Amino acid sequence: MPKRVDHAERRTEIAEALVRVAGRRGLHAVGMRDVAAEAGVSLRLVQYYFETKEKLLLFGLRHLAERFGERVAARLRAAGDHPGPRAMIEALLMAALPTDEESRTFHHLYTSYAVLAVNDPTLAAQPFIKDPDAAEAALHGLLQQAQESDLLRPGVDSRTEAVGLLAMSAGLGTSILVGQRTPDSATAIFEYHLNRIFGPGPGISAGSASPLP
Amino acid sequence: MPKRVDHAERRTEIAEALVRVAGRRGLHAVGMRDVAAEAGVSLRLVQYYFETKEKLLLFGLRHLAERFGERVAARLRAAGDHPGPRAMIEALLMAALPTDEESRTFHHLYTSYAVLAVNDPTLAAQPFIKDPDAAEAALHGLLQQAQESDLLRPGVDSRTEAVGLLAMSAGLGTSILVGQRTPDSATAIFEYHLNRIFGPGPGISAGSASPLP
DNA sequence: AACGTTGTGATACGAACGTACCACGATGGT
DNA sequence: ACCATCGTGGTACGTTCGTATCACAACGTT
Repeated sequence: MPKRVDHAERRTEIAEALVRVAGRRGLHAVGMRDVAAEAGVSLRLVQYYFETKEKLLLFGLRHLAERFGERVAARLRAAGDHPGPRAMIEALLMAALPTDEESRTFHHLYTSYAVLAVNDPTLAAQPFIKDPDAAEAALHGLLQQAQESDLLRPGVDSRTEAVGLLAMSAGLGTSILVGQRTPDSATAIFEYHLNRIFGPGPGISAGSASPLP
Repeated sequence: MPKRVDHAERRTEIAEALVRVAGRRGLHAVGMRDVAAEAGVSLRLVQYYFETKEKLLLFGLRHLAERFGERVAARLRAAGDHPGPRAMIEALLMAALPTDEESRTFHHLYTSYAVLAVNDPTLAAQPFIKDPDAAEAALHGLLQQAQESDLLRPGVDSRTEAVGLLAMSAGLGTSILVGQRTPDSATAIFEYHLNRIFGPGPGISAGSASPLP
C-alpha cells in the first residue's frame, strides 16, 4: 500500500510501543512480538526496522532519555526565570520524580536499563554517564547563579549540593516507585533542603506538603 | 548417599549460588540450570528444594536482604558507641554504598528485584517497604539521640534528614554502580552533609576524600 | 526384613523466544 | 514498460527455558 516510508519516524513509533508495553509489563517481560502487537505492525516489521532486539532496546533507551530530557526542559521553561533560580531548581528536581504515569514509566524503565548496563557495557556510555553529568552541570549552574546573586546561605558548596540533590531525587524516585513513599513526602523533603540552601522563601505550589505521613 | 538433609541449610546454599551467579551475569540472565551448576547440584535438586523459580527468587531476595542487614549491623557494632552517634551514622550510610564486591552485588541485585517488584506485587512487601522503613527508623533514632545530646546544629529536622540521607545513599549507590561516580566522591558528599548537620568534627577514616574528581 | 518416605539423577515436554527464510505487491528510476 | 529495490506478510527453525515425569538408591520405622 504505502510507497516510501520515513524510517526514522517508523522507528520512533516502534520504540514508543516498546516503552509503552515495557512500562506496563516490565522490560524483562517484553519480547519482539509484544512490541509488534503494541505498535500494530507485524513481527517482521520490527525486525525490518531494527534488525536485532539489542538494537531495538538500545534505540528505546536513547529515545526514552531524549523524551525525558525534553520533558524536563519544558518544565524548566514553564518555570520561567521570573521567580528566580529557586523555582527552576524546584522544577528540575520535581520533574525527575515519578509523579504521573509518564515519569513513573521513565523511572521504571530507566532503572531497568541501568541494571542491564551493569553487565552490558554497550548500554552504558551515553544515557548513564553523559546525561546525568549534564543534569548535574545544569543544577550546578543554577546553584552557582543563585550564589552569585547572594541568594544562598553562606557555606553552601554548590557542586556538592547539586550532586547530593540529584542523588536524593533518584533515591526518592525509586522509593516512590516501589510504593514505600508518596510523591508528597518527597516534595516536602525537597522543600526542607531548598529552605536550608536558600533562605526561607515562598514554598512549592503543588501538593499538600504535610510534614511527613 | 546422604541420609537426612537439612533443608534450610541446603536452600541457603542454593540461594547463595543464585546470588553469586546473578551478581556475575545479571538477575535477568539467570536460569534454574545456572543456579544448579553454580551450586554444584543437579537441576532436579533446585526444583526439589524450591518447587518453582518464583519461590527461588523470592527466597533469594529475602536471603539477600537478611545477609545485608547483618552486614550493616556488624559495621554498626564495629563503629561502636565510643566516638558518638556521628560515627554510627557514617557507618550506616557508608555500609549501603557499593564499595566492595559484596555491597556491589547487593546493590545490583536489590535494584533488579526492585524493578521486578514494580510489576509483581508478590515481591514488594517485606524487603522494599519494611526494611527501608527500619533503616529509616534506625537513622532517625541516631539523629534524635545526637540531637538530645545537643550535637546537632539548630534547625535540623532529624526525620527529614534521615529520609533524605538514605535516599541520597541509594541514589549515589546507583551512580557508583553504573560507573558515573566513584565511591570516594560519594564519601565526600556524605562528609559535607554530616558536617552541615553536626558541627564540624573529626572526618571519615576511609578514602582520600578529595573535593570532587 | 519389609516398606513407605526422602533425596537424587536423567530426561522429556511444551511453550516462547529471537532470528532467518521465502514470497510477493508496490514503487520509482530509466 | 521494465526491473531492481523497498516494504511487508507469513512462517519455519533452532535454542532455551521452566516444569513434569520416570526411575531408583538410601534411609527410618515397624
